[in-house]
Amino acid sequence: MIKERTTKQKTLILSAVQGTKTHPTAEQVHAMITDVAPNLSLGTVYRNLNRLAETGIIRRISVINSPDRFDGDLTPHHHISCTDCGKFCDFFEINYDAELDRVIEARSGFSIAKHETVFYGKCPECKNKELN
Amino acid sequence: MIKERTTKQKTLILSAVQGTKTHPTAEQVHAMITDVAPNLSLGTVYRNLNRLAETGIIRRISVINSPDRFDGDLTPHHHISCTDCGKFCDFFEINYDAELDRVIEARSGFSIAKHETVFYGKCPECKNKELN
DNA sequence: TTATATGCAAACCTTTTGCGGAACA
DNA sequence: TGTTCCGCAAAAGGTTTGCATATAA
Repeated sequence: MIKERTTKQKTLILSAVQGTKTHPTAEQVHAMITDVAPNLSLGTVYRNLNRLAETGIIRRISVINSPDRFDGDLTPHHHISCTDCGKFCDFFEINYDAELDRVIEARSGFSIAKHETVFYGKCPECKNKELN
Repeated sequence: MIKERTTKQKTLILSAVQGTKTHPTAEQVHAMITDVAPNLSLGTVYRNLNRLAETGIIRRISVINSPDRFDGDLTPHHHISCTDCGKFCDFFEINYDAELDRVIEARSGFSIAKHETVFYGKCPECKNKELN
């Protein structure tokens, strides 16, 4: 039985992810913390993010043509990715259908822990650039 | 203006993806074809899959902890990924809500081309294994 | 005290890319 | 014949991992 320990690094990493709405990549999390913990290694960031995501304390999101992103907001919501500039943001207004998980579960035989929906398109800025 | 050419490789790659329901990775597509085209390079597979996906002729799907998968079935549908063994399959019975794209578009200012939903959980086999 | 976590660096896996030669149109 | 595409191999991400050391409990 492995006992998890509280370390300075772990605490910093978790609060970095929970304290932002930018859906940072592992490298961005690392950059957010290095002023406070200059020796923090990227490997440690990955190890901790992975553990937090597996435990369900944060979300890990896989995006086409982009490194994985991490989200400390567990409120059910969707994400939008700009296929031009990579901008990545939340979309809350549409109901996330948690019921769906139960329906899929019943019909597929899987036990479903969650689902992730990513919308792909062009952000307003990139749409404008295109016109010029 | 670039004119796209029909090549033996391109044809084989497209029909490999369209002819299976296994959502193959690029490497699997490569393996599916090498008996017919032994010199086919993985780079060529990637180049063609990318182009086909960008054109919208096939779908590219990004999955946590897994290489990207390609799907020749453009019928709107969802996917389920087993977080234990990596099994990846279709789920058709639930309506894919294409209307959602228009709603998100109107409210976010993005122009939305598509959305991808992946359900994560344990497949029946892995659930069983766990009990033993 | 001792098991867990870290830092560092190497390795790994997936994907992209530069280049010279092949082949479609 | 000119331009696009391919094969090859190298390189570029992104992520994981082995090992010796540091540190939480």
